[in-house]
Amino acid sequence: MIDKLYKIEQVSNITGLTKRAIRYYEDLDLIRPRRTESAYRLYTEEDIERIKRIVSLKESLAFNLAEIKQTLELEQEVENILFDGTASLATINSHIEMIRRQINLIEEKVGQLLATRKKFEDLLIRLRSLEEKIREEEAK
Amino acid sequence: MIDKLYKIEQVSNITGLTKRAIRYYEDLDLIRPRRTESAYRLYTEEDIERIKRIVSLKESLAFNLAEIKQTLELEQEVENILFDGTASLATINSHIEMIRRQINLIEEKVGQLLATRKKFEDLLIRLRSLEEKIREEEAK
DNA sequence: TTTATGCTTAACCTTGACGTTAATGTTAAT
DNA sequence: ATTAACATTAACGTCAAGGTTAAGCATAAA
Repeated sequence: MIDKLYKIEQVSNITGLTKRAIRYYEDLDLIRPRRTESAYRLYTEEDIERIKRIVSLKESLAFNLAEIKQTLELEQEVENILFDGTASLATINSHIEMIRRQINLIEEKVGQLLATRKKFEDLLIRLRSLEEKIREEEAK
Repeated sequence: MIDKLYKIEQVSNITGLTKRAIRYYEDLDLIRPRRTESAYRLYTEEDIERIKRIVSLKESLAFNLAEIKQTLELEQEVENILFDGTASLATINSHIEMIRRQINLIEEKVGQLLATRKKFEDLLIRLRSLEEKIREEEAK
């Protein structure tokens, strides 16, 4: 399997991005696929990995104001339920469910961020040992 | 200190948001300050806490494409340095510094997210005990 | 009392991150 | 050989999240 190449629609299916988004990332110089003679974009596995990282970095984030509003509203509702204490089991259970979903969402984001952090920590360790090596060489 | 009230500029200074942003959040119904007779907005401490939570929820996220690009570029540069192994100490140290900054940034975001998760976990626990209480009462 | 500063609404402007459409070229299958 | 299903660029549209400007009240200090 040496260097299989993909066209944009395949890449779109693999990554979940639209073709428009993929081309847009190229405009921003985030990726640089090669081209066929007739100018079709061709993506390597590496390109695709890179796109997946972009997606993951984006997803680890995004909470827009509408989502923030929902989050705050959910909190408020639950506090009201706890305060007056007379809610039905159905109401309570549906709110338990909603909170669980929020927590899962947060957990996912945290996971993405920790993966990114790990990447950088690895690089940091390797850079430090390179630094030491060079320092030793200079000492000679 | 019973219920001190703040005008919008003070709130802007306290929260770091522009007045425009604060008014915009009101348009979106994220906050509802009271008004003076001459229609000046008046914010309670509670309002301000709420605004701070909004800011924190927003910040815990946001990585735009430009930032993603920088991140990927930094990674690439470091990998090149590690690969050819002949960089100067100055180069290495400056890259160590940049990576450290990235890690700190990620750490901050993770911190925000974990604080939010804790809020929800507390609510979840309290909801569950309310549920049990109600279940017991219904059993009678 | 004037002046500076701050507040209000309203309306238009901007930027990022794409969506959509149009006009046209390429390739694969029948 | 034609058609269907892909691809290309270019250009305009859209939506969120504000920025900016204008025109006019409100209020505090000199």
